[in-house]
Amino acid sequence: MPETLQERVARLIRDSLGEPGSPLPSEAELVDRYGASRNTVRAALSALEAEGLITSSQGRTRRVREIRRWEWKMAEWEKAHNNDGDAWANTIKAQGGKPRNDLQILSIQAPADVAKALQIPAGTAIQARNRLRWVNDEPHQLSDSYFPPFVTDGNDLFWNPSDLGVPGGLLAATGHKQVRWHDTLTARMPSADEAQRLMMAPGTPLLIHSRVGYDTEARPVRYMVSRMAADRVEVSYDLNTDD
Amino acid sequence: MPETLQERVARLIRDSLGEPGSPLPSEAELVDRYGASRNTVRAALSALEAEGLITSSQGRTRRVREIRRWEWKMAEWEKAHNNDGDAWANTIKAQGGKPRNDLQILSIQAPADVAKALQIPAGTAIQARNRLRWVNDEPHQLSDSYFPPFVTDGNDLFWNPSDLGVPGGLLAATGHKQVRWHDTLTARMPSADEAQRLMMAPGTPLLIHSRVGYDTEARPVRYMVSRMAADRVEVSYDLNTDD
DNA sequence: TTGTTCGACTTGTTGGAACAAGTTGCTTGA
DNA sequence: TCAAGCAACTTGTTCCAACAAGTCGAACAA
Repeated sequence: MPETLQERVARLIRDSLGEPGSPLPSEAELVDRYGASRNTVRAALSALEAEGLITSSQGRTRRVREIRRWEWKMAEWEKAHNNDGDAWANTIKAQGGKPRNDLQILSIQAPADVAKALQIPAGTAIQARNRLRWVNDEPHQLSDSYFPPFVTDGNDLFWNPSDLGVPGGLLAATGHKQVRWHDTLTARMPSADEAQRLMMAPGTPLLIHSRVGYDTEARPVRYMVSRMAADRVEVSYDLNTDD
Repeated sequence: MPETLQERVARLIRDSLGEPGSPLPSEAELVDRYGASRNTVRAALSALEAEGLITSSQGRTRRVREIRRWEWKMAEWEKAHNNDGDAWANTIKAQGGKPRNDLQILSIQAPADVAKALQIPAGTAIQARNRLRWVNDEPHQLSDSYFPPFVTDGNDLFWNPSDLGVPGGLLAATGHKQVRWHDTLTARMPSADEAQRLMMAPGTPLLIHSRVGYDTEARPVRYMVSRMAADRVEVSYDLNTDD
C-alpha cells in the first residue's frame, strides 16, 4: 500500500521535529515546503497532535510537546504505618511539587463496576468520596473512593472531610483495617468531560488505576478508581520475594 | 466559548451511539440529519475515532468499538517458583486465550533509558531479548529485556532462545537471582511504527510497563519494557501487609 | 515610560467539489 | 450450482476558497 500524501508529510515533519518546546514552521511554510494543500498539511499536523507529539492552539505557533511526569508509589500508598498525612501529597512534595486536594463526599447508588468490586447489588446506596488532586495548580487526577454500607453505616467519621491525622487511615480507625489489595491498571482516551476537567492536551491518554481493598475477613471494604493524565504521572510499584 | 458545529455534531453522535458493534449512520445521512457539510461531519467522526469510541475503515460502515481486555498479573510474574513454562502464556491460557511468542536475541549498544536503569554507561554493548507476544493470533505487546554485561558475559545460556524449562527463570539458573523489583507504569500514544506492529486501532493508547530486577546485592540484573495495546490488556497487582 | 491600538501573522472553522478505493450483495453467465 | 463481475453503496484523499478568531510585536499616543 502506497503512502498517502498526508502520511508522507506527517512523516517528514515528525522526523524534522526539534527539541521539546521548539516551534514548528507555520502551515503556510509547510504548504510551500511539501507542495501539499493546506488541508493536507493540517491533516498531517493533527495526526501528530493525536500522537501527542506537538501542541497547537489558535493564533499561536505549534510547538514540540514537552512532558514532565510525577511518580506515584503504589506499594507504599496506605501500606505505610506513618500514614498520618496524605501519602499522595507527601510523595509529590518529596519530588518538589505543590499538591492540592478537592474532596467531595456524597451518597450515590452503586453503578455496575462499583457494585461488582464491592460485591454488593447494583443500585445499593453507598458513600462516595470524589477527589480532584492538583500539582502546582495543574489538575492531575480524579480519584474516587467507594465504601460498602457495612463499613459506613452508623459511622459519622466518614462524613468528615478532614481525614488527616487519622493514623493508618480512615478504615483502620473505624475497625476495618485493610490487609490485602488488588490493583488493576489500564489506559484509554478520555471522554470530552474528563479531558476538560483535567485540562488534558489532545493526544494524551488517561491512565486508570483501580484498587480494591480487603479486610482480614477478605471482605471488600473500599474501591478506589483514579483517572490520571498520563503525560503528567508515572505509577510505580516496589516488589520483593517474601522469603 | 460557544460550541462549534463539529463539536456539536460530535456530541450528538456520541450520545446516540448504540451497543458495541452496532453500525453508525453513513456520512451522507449524518450530513442530512445535522445539516453540516461532509468536512464537518468527518471532523466530528474523526474526533470520536481519536477518543477510541468508533472504528472506521474504507468502504465499510463505521461501528461502535468493542473491547475485550486480558489480565496480566504482575505480582505473580517471575515471583512464582513454579515458573517452568512462560508465566505470561499460562496467564493467558487460564483466561481462555491462545498465546504465542516471537523471540529475537541481539546485541545492542545501551540507549540512555536502558543505561540508566542498569546503572551502566550509555553505549555499553549489552544483550537484548525482544519479544512480540500474540493472543489468538492478534499482536498484543512488545516486551524487550536487557541484561548488563556482568550477567551475560561468558554465559552461553543467554543465547538460547528456549528458556522454557529453566526453573525460576534464566537469571536464577545463572546465579543472578532477582529478589527485588521496581515497576513503573505509564501510557502514551503509539508511534506510527508501534501502531503498525501491534495493529492498533486509532484512538488506542499504549500502556507501558517497565521493570528493573535487582539481585541479592542490589545490583540491577534485568531491565524489561513492555509496550501493550491498552484496549487489549489490563495489568494487575496483588499486595498485602507484610506483618 | 507606559499603555493602547492596530496590523500582520498565526491557527480554527466551514463550506464546496471531484475522484479514488474498499465492501457488499445482486445479477448474470458459464 | 457456482463463480465472475458489475452496480451501488461505503469511507478515504485531495484540492480550493473564505472568513473567524487568537497572538504578538511594533508603532503610536498619553
